[in-house]
Amino acid sequence: MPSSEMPDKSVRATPGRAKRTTIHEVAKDARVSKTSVSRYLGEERKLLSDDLRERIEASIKRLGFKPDRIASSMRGRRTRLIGMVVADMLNPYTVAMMHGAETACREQGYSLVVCNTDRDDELERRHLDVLRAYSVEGLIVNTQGRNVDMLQELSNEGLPMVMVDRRVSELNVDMVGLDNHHAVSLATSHLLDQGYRDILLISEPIAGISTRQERSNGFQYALQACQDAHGDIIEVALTTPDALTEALKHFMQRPGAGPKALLSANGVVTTHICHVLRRHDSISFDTLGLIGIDELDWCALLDPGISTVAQPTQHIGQAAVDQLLARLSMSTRPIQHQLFEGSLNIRGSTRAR
Amino acid sequence: MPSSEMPDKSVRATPGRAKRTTIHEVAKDARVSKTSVSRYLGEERKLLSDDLRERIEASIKRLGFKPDRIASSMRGRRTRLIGMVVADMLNPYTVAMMHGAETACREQGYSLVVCNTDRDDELERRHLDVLRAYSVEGLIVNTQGRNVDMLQELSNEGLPMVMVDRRVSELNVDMVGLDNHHAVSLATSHLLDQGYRDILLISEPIAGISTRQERSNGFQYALQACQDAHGDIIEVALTTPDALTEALKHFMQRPGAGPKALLSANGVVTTHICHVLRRHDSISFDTLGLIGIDELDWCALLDPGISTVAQPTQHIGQAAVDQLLARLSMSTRPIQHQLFEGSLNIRGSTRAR
DNA sequence: AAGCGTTATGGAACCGTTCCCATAACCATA
DNA sequence: TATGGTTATGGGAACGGTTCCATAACGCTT
Repeated sequence: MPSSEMPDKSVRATPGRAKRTTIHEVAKDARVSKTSVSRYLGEERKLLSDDLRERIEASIKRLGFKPDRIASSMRGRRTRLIGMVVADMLNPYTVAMMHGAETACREQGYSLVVCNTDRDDELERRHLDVLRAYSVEGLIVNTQGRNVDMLQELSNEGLPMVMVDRRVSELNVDMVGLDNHHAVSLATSHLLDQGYRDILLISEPIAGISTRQERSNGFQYALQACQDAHGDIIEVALTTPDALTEALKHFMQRPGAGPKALLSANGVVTTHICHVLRRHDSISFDTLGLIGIDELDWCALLDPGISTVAQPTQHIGQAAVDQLLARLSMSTRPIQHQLFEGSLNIRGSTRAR
Repeated sequence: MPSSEMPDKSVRATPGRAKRTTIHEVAKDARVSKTSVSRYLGEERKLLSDDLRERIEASIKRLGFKPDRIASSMRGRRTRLIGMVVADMLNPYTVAMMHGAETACREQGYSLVVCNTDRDDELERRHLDVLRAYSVEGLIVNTQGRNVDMLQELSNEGLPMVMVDRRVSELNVDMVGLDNHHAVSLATSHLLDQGYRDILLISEPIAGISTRQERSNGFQYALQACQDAHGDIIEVALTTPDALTEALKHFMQRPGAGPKALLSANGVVTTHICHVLRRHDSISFDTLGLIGIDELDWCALLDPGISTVAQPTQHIGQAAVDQLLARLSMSTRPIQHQLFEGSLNIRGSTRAR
C-alpha cells in the first residue's frame, strides 16, 4: 500500500469551549419551557409565577448552570464587551486610564478587551477589525489618528466610540481628555512666576496628534503673558536617543533671556529628559528648571522633586466608559468633549534661584 | 383615568451589535451555498474549485463582508479569546507582563480580555465567572490564591490555565514566573559581597503567596553563606503606611552586626521604601544599602542609582501565552513550570563604604 | 456500459440563547 | 353563557456561522 503524503488533521484536540449545562437541560429538569428559563435569567423574571420561579431556581442551582454569554449575544445582540485600543500600553498614563476604564466597565457589567497598537497604524487597523468582529458594544480609542477612514466607518455603522486623550478633528465622536491649554498654561505661568525666562518645551513629534499640538499652542499662548520671556519648542523622536541629548546641550549652551527651564510635554518625555540629564551631569536643578505634564511614581522621589501637572488619569478612563454607556442608551445625545483640569504639583525642580 | 406607576421600558435604543453583511448574503451574491463560503473562510479553502473561490472572493470584497467571530464560535466552539486575571493592574510588573501577553496573543490571532481584581477575592471570583461565561479558550491567572476551589473547577472543566508569577500548590496547572530562589540569592550574595552584614528583607505580608514565601526562604538560605552576617525579615502591609516607616526606623536604630542594607521583595515595596526614606532624611545610601527585586523606570535615575534584580517581564507574559496555546493544542502534555532567571543591575545604592 | 473511487458542492441540522407570537387559564363584566 | 382583557406559559423561528452527510459530476477500470 503506497502511503500517500497527507498532513494529519486529526490532532485538533481540546475544543475551545467546554460542553456545559444549557438552558435546555435546566428547562427539562424544572419541567418548564426554555423560554421561561430565559425569562428567569433576564429582565422578565417578574412575569413568572412563584411556582415556576422556584423550580427554575432550584434546577439552576442543582445543575450548576451558568448562562453562555456568547450564545446570548447571538440573538440578543448584546455582547457586553467594550473594546479599547491604546497606542502605548507601557505608558503610565495609559495604564492608569485603562485601570479606570476597567473598573467602570466591571461596575456596569461590561468586560474590556484591550488592544495595544505599539503606535503602529497597521496594527491599529487589525485591532479595529478584530474588535468589530467581536461586536464590541463600544470602542475607546487612543489613536494615532492615521486611520480616520476606518474609525469613521465604524462610527457610521453605529458603533459608539469615544476618543481618549487625543482628538481627531475629522471624527465626530465623543472625547475625554485633559484640558491641555489649561494644563500647559498652569505649567508655563508657574515657570514664569518662579523667574524662569528662557523656556524650552520638549514634545514628541507633533505629527498631527492633537494633544501635542494643543500643548504646543498653549505654551506659546501662555508665554505672551510675559514680555521679557523667551520660549522655544522642540520636537524630538524618542526612538533616536541622541536627538534629545543634542537638543538639551544646545539649549543649555545658548545665551538666553534669563534663567532656563524645561517644560516636558508628557510623562514619557520627562523620563527621557531625566535619563539624559543624569547621564551627563548628575541631576541638579540649580541652573535648569524642569516641570512636566503627567505625574509619575517617582517625581516626588528624585531630589529635590520634579514639579508636574498631574492628570486625573483614572477619572479619564472612567469617564470614557461613562460616555460610551450613555451613548449606548441614547444614541442621539449631542457629541460631547469632556475635558478635565490638571493640577499643579510644585516641587524642587522649579524653585529657581 | 388613574395613571398607574410603571417604568418606561421603551427607551432601549441602539442594539449592541450592528446589522452587517452575512455569509448568507455573500453566498447568494456569489451563487454558491453558505457552506462554500464558510469553507472559503476556514481551513478548507483548498477544497474549492478556482471558479468558486474567485466568485466568493469577489463577492466578499464587493459586499465588504467580515465574518462574525461570535457567531462562528457558536458551533465552531473557538472564541479565540484569552482571559487574563491580574491582582494589580497598576503594578509595573503586571503591566509589562500584560504587554508581553497581549503581543503574543495578537501574533497568534487571539485577543485578550483583561480583568483586574485589585487584590479582592470576591472580585476575582466574579471575574472568573465572567471569563467562563465568555468561553475564553484559556486563562492566565495572577491570583491571590484564595479561590483555589473555583480555579480547580475551571481547570477540571478542561479550561487550559497558566499561573503567572505566583503558584498555587493545590493547583495542578502550568506556571510561568521568576526563579525566586535564584533572584533573591543573586541579590543577597551581592549585598554580602559588598560588605553588608545586617540585612533586612522587606516583603508584603506573605499570606500564602508563593512568590513572597519563596523570596523569603531564598533569603534565609542565601544568608547562610556568610557566618558573620545577620538577616531579618519583616512583612509590612503597604496599606498602612506608618508600618513601613516604623520598621525602617527600628532597623536603623538597632545595633547590628555591621553595615546595614535593605532587600526589597518587589517593585512596589521598593517604591514605598524610597518614599519613606525621602520623607525622613534625604535619600543617601552611605549608611544604608538598598537592592530591590524588580527593575523600575527610575531606578537608574535616583542618585546614585538603585540596584535591582530585573525580571524578564515581557518574556514572562509571552511565555504564559505560549504555554496556554501549547496546552490548547495538546492537552495531555505534562504540567510545566517555567522559571526565568533575573539579572542583577548593580548601582550606587549597594556600594557600601 | 456498468462499477467505483475522488472531488466539488449543497442541504439541513446544529450551537445556546432571545424574542415574537400563539394560546391556555383565569377573572370580571355584560 | 358569551365576551373581553389580563396574565402566565410555551412553541418555534431567528441569530450567523460550522459541520455532517448526501449527492452530483467526473474520470478511470474492467
